[in-house]
Amino acid sequence: MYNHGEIDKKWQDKWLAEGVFKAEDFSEKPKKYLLVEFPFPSGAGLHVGHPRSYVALDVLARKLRMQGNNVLYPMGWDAFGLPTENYAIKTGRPPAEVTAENIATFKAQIQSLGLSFDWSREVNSTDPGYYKWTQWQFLQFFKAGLAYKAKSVINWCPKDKIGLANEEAQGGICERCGGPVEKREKEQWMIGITKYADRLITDLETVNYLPKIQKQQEEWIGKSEGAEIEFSVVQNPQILFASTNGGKAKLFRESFDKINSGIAVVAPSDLGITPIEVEEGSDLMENAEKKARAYFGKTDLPILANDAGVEIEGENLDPAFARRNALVGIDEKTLSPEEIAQRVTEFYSALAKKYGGTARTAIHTAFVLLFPDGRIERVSSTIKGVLVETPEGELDVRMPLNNLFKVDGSDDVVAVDGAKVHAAWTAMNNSIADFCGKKIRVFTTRPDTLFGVTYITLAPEHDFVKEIVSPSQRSEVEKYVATVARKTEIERTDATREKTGVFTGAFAVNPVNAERVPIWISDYVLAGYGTGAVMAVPAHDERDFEFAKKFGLEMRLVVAGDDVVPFTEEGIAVNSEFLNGLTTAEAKQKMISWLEEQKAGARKITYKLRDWVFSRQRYWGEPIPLVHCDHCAAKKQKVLFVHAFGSTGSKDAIMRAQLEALGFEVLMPRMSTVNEPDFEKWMEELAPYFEQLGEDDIVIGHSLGGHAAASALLRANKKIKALLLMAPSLGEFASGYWEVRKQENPTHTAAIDKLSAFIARPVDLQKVSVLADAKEVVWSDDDTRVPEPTHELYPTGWYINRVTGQNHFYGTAGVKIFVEMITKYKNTGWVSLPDSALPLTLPPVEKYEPTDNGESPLASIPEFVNTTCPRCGGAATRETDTMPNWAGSSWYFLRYIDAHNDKEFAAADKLKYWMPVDLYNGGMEHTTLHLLYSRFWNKFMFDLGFVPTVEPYARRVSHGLIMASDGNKMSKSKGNVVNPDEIVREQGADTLRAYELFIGPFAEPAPWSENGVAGVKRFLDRVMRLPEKVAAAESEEVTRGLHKMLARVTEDLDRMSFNTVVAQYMTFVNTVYGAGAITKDSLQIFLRALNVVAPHVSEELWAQLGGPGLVCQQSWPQFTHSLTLDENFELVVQVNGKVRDRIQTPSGLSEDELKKLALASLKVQEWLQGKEPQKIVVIKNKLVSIAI
RNA sequence: GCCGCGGUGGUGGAAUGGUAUACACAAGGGACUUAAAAUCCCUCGUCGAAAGGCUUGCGGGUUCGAGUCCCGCCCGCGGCACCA
Repeated sequence: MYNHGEIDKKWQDKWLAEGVFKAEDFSEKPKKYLLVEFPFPSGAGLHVGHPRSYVALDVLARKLRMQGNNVLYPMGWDAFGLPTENYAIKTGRPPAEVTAENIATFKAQIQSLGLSFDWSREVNSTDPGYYKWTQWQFLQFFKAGLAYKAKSVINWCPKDKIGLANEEAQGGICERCGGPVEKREKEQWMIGITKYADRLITDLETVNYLPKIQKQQEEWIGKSEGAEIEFSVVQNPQILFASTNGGKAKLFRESFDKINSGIAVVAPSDLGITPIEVEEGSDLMENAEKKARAYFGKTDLPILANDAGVEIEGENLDPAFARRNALVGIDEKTLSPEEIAQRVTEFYSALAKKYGGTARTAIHTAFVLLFPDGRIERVSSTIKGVLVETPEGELDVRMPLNNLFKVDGSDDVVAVDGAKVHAAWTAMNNSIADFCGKKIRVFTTRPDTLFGVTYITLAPEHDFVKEIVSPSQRSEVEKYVATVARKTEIERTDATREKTGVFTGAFAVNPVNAERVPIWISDYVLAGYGTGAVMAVPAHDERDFEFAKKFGLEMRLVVAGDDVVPFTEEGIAVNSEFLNGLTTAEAKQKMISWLEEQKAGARKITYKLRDWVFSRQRYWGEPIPLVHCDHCAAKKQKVLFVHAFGSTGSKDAIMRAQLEALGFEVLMPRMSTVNEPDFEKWMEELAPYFEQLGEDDIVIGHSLGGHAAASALLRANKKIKALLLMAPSLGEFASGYWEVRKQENPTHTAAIDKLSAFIARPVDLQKVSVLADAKEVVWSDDDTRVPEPTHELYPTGWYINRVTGQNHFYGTAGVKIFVEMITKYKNTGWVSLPDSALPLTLPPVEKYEPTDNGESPLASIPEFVNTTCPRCGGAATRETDTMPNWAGSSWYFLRYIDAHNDKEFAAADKLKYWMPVDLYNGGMEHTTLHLLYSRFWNKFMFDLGFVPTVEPYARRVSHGLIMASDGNKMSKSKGNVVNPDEIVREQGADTLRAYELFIGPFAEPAPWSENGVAGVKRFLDRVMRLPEKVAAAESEEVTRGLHKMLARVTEDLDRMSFNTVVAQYMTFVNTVYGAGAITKDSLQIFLRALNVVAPHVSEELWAQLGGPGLVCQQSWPQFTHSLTLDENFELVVQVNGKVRDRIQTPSGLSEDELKKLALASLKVQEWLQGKEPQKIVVIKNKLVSIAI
């Protein structure tokens, strides 16, 4: 038994003193960056599970060094977190103090293992010098608009009055008191990781991750392709047609050639109603005029209106109105009022004809045309209505509505008296405008089953629930919503539970067949996924099936398959009109195209990944370096709108009204050079407006105005909050219209350079939003074409948003999107601390417990909370939430590269030298969160130009857990934890190292075994006695054994098969003992190979044998291929696949010679019994296989 | 339920489609010793006295040859889970 205690210490001190494991920045040698997850230094100290990964990568690090690489293998501490905080709550000791102690313990323990870490780069996430940069990086997210505050659910223990982390609320039970945990909404900081969802998936192709890790990442992000489909909402007609006389009437329902969202065909005559006569001055006409007048003076163009909506310059402010016009074939721009009236009449007449009806004179529609000079034309004079005879009765066909009317479960509506119907009719007409904007969007991965939809379900949390619920259903719906809110997480996500839900009283119109289907709410719909609404196809979805069964809802088979119901697989479409006969894949495509043509839906990709909840109401974390300033929040921001040549007329008025309502001050200068563009003059006229702008203000430029705005901004050299370019025609036009015109600089590249120059740093614009026309080519600043941009963040910080179906002179949809985008830049009152104020350090507190209302303990320190606004100098309050543990660990690998830099988180040239991490090993438990967060973090820093690689880790592998000898997980509570200290003390560091490698395949879990440790120890003792066997000569067996061992060890290390590496060493040592002698040279070669696993033992023997320097600084031993083979080998001869003979044969014989040898074998002759072999297969140096 | 991984001696495990059970543990026997520890040697999948047969969860298939590849099951582990 060797004296391991003395030897271990001696060599560890020596390595440290000589700095042999220091990584050298910018060395000429090839760099290799190996990384293990930095541990949380718990009070319990190191546990045998920790070193498994450290030792394994240490072996690789040592080998790579011996192979001439410049290796960075660092270690640090992920020291923020709950266990320390809970300990502090219990004992009242400051977490910083406890952390320092724990780190000291951990470090001593880790250092006792002889790991070749470069301790000069040690980092500690709780060190203000470290978290200064965590905070600084958080501010980059904030400044890019990627960090935002939003309501989010937290686990709340009502008894302890404290918010719990997910791991403290497992199974819906509070870890502290054992009571049930509730969900509670709280404003939390969120980080927009979902914006990177797609890149986080696609970039996986560029890295080498263990397949299961890659798979888990992909599934966590959860991309699904399908369609988003719009269903118009209609209320139950019962509300409109309240019964008074009890009589019944039929409603005729038909989907006229599948017109988009349907036509309402009601039968007032059947209801006992006289068709409504609309005279000038009547309600309908009054409404139309009122609507038109609302826009008077705000546009230079004629305004067309009816009581349902307004249209200016061919842009429909009301999609229903537009649809009607499309239906009737009206183009207001080209038709005169008389012609319009004519068209409408013709349309109704055609309808009448189609359904065998007769036209009847009645005024059904009112239009007005209001001209800029105040002249008004009323277009409603006489339009013929239609009376239709049908098998179901006589019908009066009215103007197409957005609605279909049908009473639950039947085609009946209830008759009412004339006056009430009139009122209802008016109300209904009025409501069209209200309803037309109300569309329920659903996400589906099976658009091919759209014909099978029999109801719609919303998540109870859906925004629309309150708006669409019918009065009669209100109380029931509210009751249900409340019940759901009270449910715990487990209750809600238990899929085996019986489905629950209630009907809202509202209906939705299926765009594909104009059918009205009921809208329900149910908690089986997840609010956070897709749109929070589902189109239910009970015949082809398990969940919808259960729900429909329970509530007696219709099921409709639209995919032919097995006889099982529900049939959820793919098949052939049936009962689906234009999809019939298509396979599921084909039907999906066809349906999506159809939806896109009809503008009723679109191809859509949805992700499971949610934004990252970044707030913790805790003490022991990085303080979030933001203050809230009421004064800054209240400050009016200016929005400067720079027009193109022509004014955008009516849109201005709408945009202005909406922005002003949101509290912005709007500037819309009219240029004198509108019709004869003169760039310099334009700049001159714009200058005073830009002069007024401050850093909170926003500039919008439309078309050429975008380029003018950008140029004016550059000239004014102003810092503003955001520049939004609306349809700037980036592709053809980016160098500015002016340059193109002068033919000076027509190429895209130069154009883009120009554009990016102003977008980028001089005006400090993180945010340039581009709203592009549908067919416009959009280029990003690296001169690559941006594929199908839509709400994406691109490298310079541009948000590009493509508006489909809009022309260059943006329509109302464009206004809507722009108002949304501008709203994003509205001051929230959250102001970031200047870099000079970082780090914002944790103040000392007395109590570490969260406050009664769930705020962090920081909230109870007035000196911390109350501060001044760094922006306006007024009174402000600090954010008291702290960051999650994942923050510091999202970038620690960057800090190792330049651990002591106090100017930046790491110097660019050093990052460029060391990144990416060549090999990153960690536990499977970190595959989803940590790995995803840090990849995202790195990507964002890459986008800002701070790190050199898109992906932080070139390769990721993981190790299995070390289990206790009883087969359970090691845990304090089970009392089965093995402490590495004890092993190191009693059997030496090398024993622990070698055993952890030998225990089993690195990636698999393995049970700890005391006996196994003893076996490894025995092996090392045998190694220590090898010098006794040193002789002048050795047998050939030993020499060949040495080379075989080297070949296999080298190969096994490359594939991280550490357990077999140790076995190879053992085999070799057994060979030496068997032979009884080894030369000094061979032993020294062996020690060089062994060093990576057993560094202490090998250094000691190396010194004993008088080798030069340190073994760990020798080169990795080479082997001679010819010596890895034995001189003779046992030729295996198989007959019909069974081994029949083994013949000692010299290595290297030819195939023919082997064949002859095999056939000559007596045993083989016996088995052949004179038969002629059918086939003979020869494998050199292995076997001969004979088939008869 | 879905996805991934695995199932080989008493145990941990080894095996680019080519001699299944390397290496180690445990067990048994022996040597050394007054004895113990340590060390060293031998045996060690299974049936069989042997020759030889059988054996990698089960059943098929491909192949001269299958632990390994393919199909269908069974079992275990890990992850996700009402994601439409």
